[in-house]
Amino acid sequence: MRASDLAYESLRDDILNWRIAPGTALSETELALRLGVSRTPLRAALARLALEGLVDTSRGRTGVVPDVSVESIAQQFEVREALELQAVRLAARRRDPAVFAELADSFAHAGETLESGATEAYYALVARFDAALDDAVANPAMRSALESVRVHLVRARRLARDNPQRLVQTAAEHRLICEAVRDGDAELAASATAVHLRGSLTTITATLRQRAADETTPGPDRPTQEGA
Amino acid sequence: MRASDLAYESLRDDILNWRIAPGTALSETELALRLGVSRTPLRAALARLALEGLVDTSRGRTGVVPDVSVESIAQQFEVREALELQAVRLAARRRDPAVFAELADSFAHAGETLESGATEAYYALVARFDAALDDAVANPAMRSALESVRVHLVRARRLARDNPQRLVQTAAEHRLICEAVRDGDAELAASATAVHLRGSLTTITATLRQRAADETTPGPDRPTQEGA
DNA sequence: TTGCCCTCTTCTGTATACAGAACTCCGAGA
DNA sequence: TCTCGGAGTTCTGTATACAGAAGAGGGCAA
Repeated sequence: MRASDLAYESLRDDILNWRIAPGTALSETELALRLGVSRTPLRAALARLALEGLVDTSRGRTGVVPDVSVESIAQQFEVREALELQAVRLAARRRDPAVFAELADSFAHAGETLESGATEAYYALVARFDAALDDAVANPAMRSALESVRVHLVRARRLARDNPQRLVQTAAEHRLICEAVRDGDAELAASATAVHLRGSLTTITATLRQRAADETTPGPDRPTQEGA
Repeated sequence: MRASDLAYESLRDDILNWRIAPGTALSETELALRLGVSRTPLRAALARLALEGLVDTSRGRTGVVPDVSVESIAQQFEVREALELQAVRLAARRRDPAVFAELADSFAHAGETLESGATEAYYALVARFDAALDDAVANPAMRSALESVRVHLVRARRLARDNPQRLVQTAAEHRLICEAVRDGDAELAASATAVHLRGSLTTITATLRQRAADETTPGPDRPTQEGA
């Protein structure tokens, strides 16, 4: 493992899991010291993160972790909608029916999984679905475009994570998508995906607004930065 | 201007304009020497290009300029179609009608411009259209996604450049798109864009196949690399 | 007391030196 | 003649030193 990769993955993980708060200045010297690498590989890591949009270098000299606003999420979803709809259409044409039949079946039984509290297992299933979709599309450019937009939404999803009702609903939506892809029905798959994405956006937006309200209500002078 | 930016722009320009042939190994030491910068900023430039997909670092240690194949172009177009269709739909909803009315008018007169041989002026008009679209969409995420996919097609377009008939046709297609956006007709704009993209892909594909035939026919042992 | 300017500190951008790894080329053996 | 192995070379990955610039803080003047 290269030092630059280590720094990249470590920082990326910290940002995605909110261990580094939005607005935090990312000093090269400090981070290099903390991660135990020199500034050279750390610079490479920061550059990668900046190109992925996980670090904002536009204003000022030093990079900062961008905020997750309702607006930015909505914008990401406009891109995501375009790509995911195209992806499922293509997948419906090129898929191996057996793969998506199996996935549809798994999502059909996901309700039980979720009721037993195994949310991690469910997220693994969703990851398996994403991977199957990527495989079916068989387009590296589409894969990397989807990858870059999905990364951004991981941070938002971390916030909305504790919402079991929504998860049960997404299982049903995913099942519908899988069945449509299995049957080669591109337009139905696209419609089901559009429904799914709209629902996800609504949930995330509501969670964000709720969180913003929670943060401002208790006390107007409470520190919002560096919140653990 | 930073040395890393200089190296980046210089290399990017070289790759997009085919001054560096596909398959060419990009040695850090050699490039640093040629561009008159040290390896540190050059590494940063190579990293940026790699993340944009203009340099392939996946196989082997040293980066190479990826080939422009019919397959890769078709894959890029699948992504581009998804993004551009979404973009024009959003633009049709959010646009300033006057801007696209003016552009429609410009495209209506582009035929004369092209007949006088001013292809550069026409490309500038297309760039103006792209910029107006980006402005109307008003979505930074969409803008950067479009940017990254457009970059890849610049190399392909360089090959198809000398095709005046196709250019006249694209002017008409662009005019149609502008008029639909001007009128706020999202679906018509999307359809017109789909038509336009399909035509462009067909032309580029035909050019690529023609070029491949030209290269193999004259002599089987002719050097295909390092062609000036 | 407030605003401006100067100085100092700190950070980034760049160059270079060094270590480890991979590729290449040459030679020996089958 | 082909294949395998080893030495040499070259390249990348990393660390560190240095210069320039941006920002912060304090002091002085209005």
